[in-house]
Amino acid sequence: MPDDRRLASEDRRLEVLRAIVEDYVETQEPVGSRALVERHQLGVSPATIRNDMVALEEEGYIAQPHTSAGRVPTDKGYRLFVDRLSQVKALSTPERRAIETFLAGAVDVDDVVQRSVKVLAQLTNQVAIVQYPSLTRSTVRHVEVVGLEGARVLVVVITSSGRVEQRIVELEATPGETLLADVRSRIMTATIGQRLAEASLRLADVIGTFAEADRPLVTSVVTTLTHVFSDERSDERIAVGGTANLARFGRDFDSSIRPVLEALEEQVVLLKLLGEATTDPTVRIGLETGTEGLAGTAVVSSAYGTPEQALATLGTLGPTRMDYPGTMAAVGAVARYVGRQLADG
Amino acid sequence: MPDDRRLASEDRRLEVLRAIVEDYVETQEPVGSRALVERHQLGVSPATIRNDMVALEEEGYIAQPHTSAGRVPTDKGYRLFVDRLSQVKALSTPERRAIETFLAGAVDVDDVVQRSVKVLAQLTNQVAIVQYPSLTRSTVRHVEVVGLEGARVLVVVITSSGRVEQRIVELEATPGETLLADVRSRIMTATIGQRLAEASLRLADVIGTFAEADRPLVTSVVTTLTHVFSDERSDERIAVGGTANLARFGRDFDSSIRPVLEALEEQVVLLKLLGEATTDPTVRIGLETGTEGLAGTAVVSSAYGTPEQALATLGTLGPTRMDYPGTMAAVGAVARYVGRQLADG
DNA sequence: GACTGGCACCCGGCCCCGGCGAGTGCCAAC
DNA sequence: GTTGGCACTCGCCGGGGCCGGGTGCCAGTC
Repeated sequence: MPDDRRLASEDRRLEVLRAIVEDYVETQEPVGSRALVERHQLGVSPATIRNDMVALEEEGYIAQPHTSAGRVPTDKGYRLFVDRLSQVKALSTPERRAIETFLAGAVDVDDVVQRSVKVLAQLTNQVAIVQYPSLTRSTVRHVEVVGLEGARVLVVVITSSGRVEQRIVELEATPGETLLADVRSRIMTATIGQRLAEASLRLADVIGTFAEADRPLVTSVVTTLTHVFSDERSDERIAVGGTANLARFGRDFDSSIRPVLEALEEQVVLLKLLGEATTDPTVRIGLETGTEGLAGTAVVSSAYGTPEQALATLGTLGPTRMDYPGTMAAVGAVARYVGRQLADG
Repeated sequence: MPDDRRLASEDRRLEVLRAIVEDYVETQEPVGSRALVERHQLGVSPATIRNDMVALEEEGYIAQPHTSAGRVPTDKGYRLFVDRLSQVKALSTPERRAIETFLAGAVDVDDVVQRSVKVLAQLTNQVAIVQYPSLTRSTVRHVEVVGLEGARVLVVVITSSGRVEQRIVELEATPGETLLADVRSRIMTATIGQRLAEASLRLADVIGTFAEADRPLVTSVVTTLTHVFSDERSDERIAVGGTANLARFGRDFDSSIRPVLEALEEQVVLLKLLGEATTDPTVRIGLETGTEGLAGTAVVSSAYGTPEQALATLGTLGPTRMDYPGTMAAVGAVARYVGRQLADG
């Protein structure tokens, strides 16, 4: 039964890869064949492992830093490990409890974000990145249009994520109370419950429902609202924490840590790192982050939000040599709790 | 005339100290007597310098990293340098221009802060720290009290620094329009133009001027306002940038950079670092920062705001071995421009 | 054909050593 | 008070040798 044999040895090879990844993550040193058989119950001799290793090396899953040194996983190796070899580790109950109670104390959206950055960083011992709940992905909960003294009008928007945005609009002439009330109610009916992008579109139609004379006022207000709805700046707000954990990186500062610190100051880069929203934790390894200078680092990210609608993304950044199962568990858990927290608040 | 002689040699000693600081800042290497006479017109021989050096060393201004190495300034040496030996360097016009135009593009308070962190970091090649304009130190520009649908009231405060804060108050019963208008106008007259702390006090008196029946409503609104006025959280908001410049620090990461990164994540520590407000740039060297783990670093900070009232503080953090005159000039200039910018906006 | 033990070999890390050079401290002289 | 001279100290650098972990290959066994 050669096929069976083939399969069995194929299996062992993967087992070897897993062992290499695990040991390397733990010891941070190239792992040799002897150490491997000693630490894991592989049931074969070092020589056999060596044969497996050359195979793994030919396939590009592992590499030697220099001749006659142990093996180190390549990015491709980590990839395979993450995809097929690791099973998600459940968080310990104390850890869950910690997240829960720590987040529960938050007083508003900003606080939730702040706190989640902190837990994430602490839990994973890595750099934590949390995007503020996106305006554009949430829905309109409340709109307020209020006359101030003079020809000024205050416009307030409250979104489903709990964010409050307000603008003051300067008008040509002082509007009447009834007109304002009318504007407000029509805007409300048109937009409440809508996603912000959708709401922007609906707003355009509202203008037409008013008498010609009132158009200038209405247009001003609507334009302002549209700006708020499509304001991308708040989409870009991101909190970063745990940078001190970068100490765990390589030894040589300039080549490995500096570019990371630089990336962490660029909103654009951060957004790219967090990447597209998926509800389950996603892992991006090395070049997969799409960012030069981030070789040697990996990003674990996950969307968070209500069951129906993702609000934004959060995640961690660390060396490729990280505890993937643990990190993925932590990121997933925090994302879940944050989503719940925002849904309640 | 022995006194004259004494003075002259005293002067040269200080000159030597200055030379040492300047050379060390530039080369980052212990400076020896020969190099000193070659690079500066001291008009004496290396041997003489050596004698001065032992004197300076005895007084604690310089030290040798090891026997038979050049000298390095001590914190005390830097202190003397900053206090008596350096003259403030004027910024170059391109630099001024850069600050000006870059800050001019800001659209709101947050943006001003964000941008000033960036310029400061770029200008000084250090870590920049900017505190958001303090709520409590600014004055009330506008207060708005608006009934929403149901028994809810929206309270908005606009401060002299351009910050806008709003709260929603849930009441027992729906208040009448006229009452609300009354509340608003009395609050306005009591608080407009007042410093927030002062405004809080005045608010308390407002309650008494209303009829017994209206007190619950008024009290709710006033309490909320008081919270806004004395909200310390926004006082603690701080922006940090240029952390990548930490690369210029020492070589060994864990002992020198890690504690700094840690400090930069602690609001409390940051606030302590920025320290008490003074209009001219202040320098804190090594232990003077009052923060353990920040040996080897110095902080240059300055208050910013309107001529009458400081709003908050900003500054930079870098190695003690920094270009003090240049940094002080940059910090001072940015502080001035930011103050002006906020006064206008 | 897969696995194993044995063996030669490779190579980085460590230690020791000697030489070099920068820099000091001291002294005698001006 | 200043200077030139001189002996001395010490860190740094490069070379050489040893050590040990780790590999690759091969011949033998199941």
